Amino acid sequence: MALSHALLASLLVDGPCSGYDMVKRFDEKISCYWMASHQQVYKALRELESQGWVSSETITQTRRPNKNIYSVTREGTEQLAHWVLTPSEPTTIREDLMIKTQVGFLVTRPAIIEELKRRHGIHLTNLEVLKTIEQQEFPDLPSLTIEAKFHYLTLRRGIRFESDWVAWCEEAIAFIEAHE
Amino acid sequence: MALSHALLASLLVDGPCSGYDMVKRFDEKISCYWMASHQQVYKALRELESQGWVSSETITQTRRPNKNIYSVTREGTEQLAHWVLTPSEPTTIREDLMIKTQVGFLVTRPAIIEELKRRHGIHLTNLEVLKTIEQQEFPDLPSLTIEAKFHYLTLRRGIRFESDWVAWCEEAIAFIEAHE
DNA sequence: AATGCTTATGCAAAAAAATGAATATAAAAC
DNA sequence: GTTTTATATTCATTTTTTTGCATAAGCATT
Repeated sequence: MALSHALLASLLVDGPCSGYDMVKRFDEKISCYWMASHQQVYKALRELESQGWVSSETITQTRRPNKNIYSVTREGTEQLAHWVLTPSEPTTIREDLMIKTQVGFLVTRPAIIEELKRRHGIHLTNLEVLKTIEQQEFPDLPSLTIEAKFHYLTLRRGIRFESDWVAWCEEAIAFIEAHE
Repeated sequence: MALSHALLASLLVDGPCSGYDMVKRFDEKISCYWMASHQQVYKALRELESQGWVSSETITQTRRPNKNIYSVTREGTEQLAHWVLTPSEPTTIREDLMIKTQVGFLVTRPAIIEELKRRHGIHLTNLEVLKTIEQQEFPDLPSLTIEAKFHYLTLRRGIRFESDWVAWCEEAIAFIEAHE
């Protein structure tokens, strides 16, 4: 179950937090390579605690609902390190847009081009956000700690991923428009 | 449910086939952007038939078990075309290796580099297969039918995807090796 | 002759993910 | 002054995916 490992990793790298905060970290999805709903996150954190991989402390608040702050335990860190050492296969690809592209000839060309342009816009926006982070948070690479360097690499993956989508969308739109 | 649409698309583009053949198409995963087990495929095909989106013909065989050949119906084609027109969001990213990269500092550098090299090899192999297909099946782009052009675009997506992984792995390995 | 691979399909259970609904308070916006 | 947004968590249901098991016969290998 990689969700629990994603939670452990976040608690370790970004520090202890509540379920609510964790959901926000996931939603911001900046350099986050796992998606999860708040129901999943809360459930997984409770399970991790019952396993002893995280511990929680209840913060009593008067103005806000009480919250549970979760931290990784020593055992949780060990388990995470152990999991890092196990090989992982590439994620199975499940991409709606590719199925739609395969049968794009079923609809009008303007319709498919509109959808490609929409996707182009989404990825372009994502890319700009990531590039801004790269410039602001990683101006001097050699001076980074090893932790920050690994974080940088995941950001680079995101930048490449979004750039690649942007480039493909442009290629696809031009190719379809050039037909006939 | 995009699996059913992936099945419809395959039956339409690559022609009618049995569940067994469909599983093979999925396993070969060349220009296939959806993963599914045989249990899923057989079940989804039965459901599609009860919906009337595909029809099946039982082929009685003496030397082999009987098989059901599925074909897309007119209604199935219409439904598929309709689905193509609905916008789709980018697939949620769930990538083990990125979580592992985030906490790569927990293990030795040789260990993480070994894993990155392993992944590099996987994507390089995939890339070579796809590039071979590109050269063999798409030597003269302008002469392609519109159906083949859309197929080509999905192949291009695959080539970009694998190239991008290869490039990131190389960047990551060099970056980690250069540390300190 | 025994072993494993390919063809061909199915059931059942468990795990994971998505969806819908609910509670409760306070601050901010309209 | 009412609506919306933000904080903070939980339960329940459905869908989707994964994993394990089962059948059955021919073909090729050892």
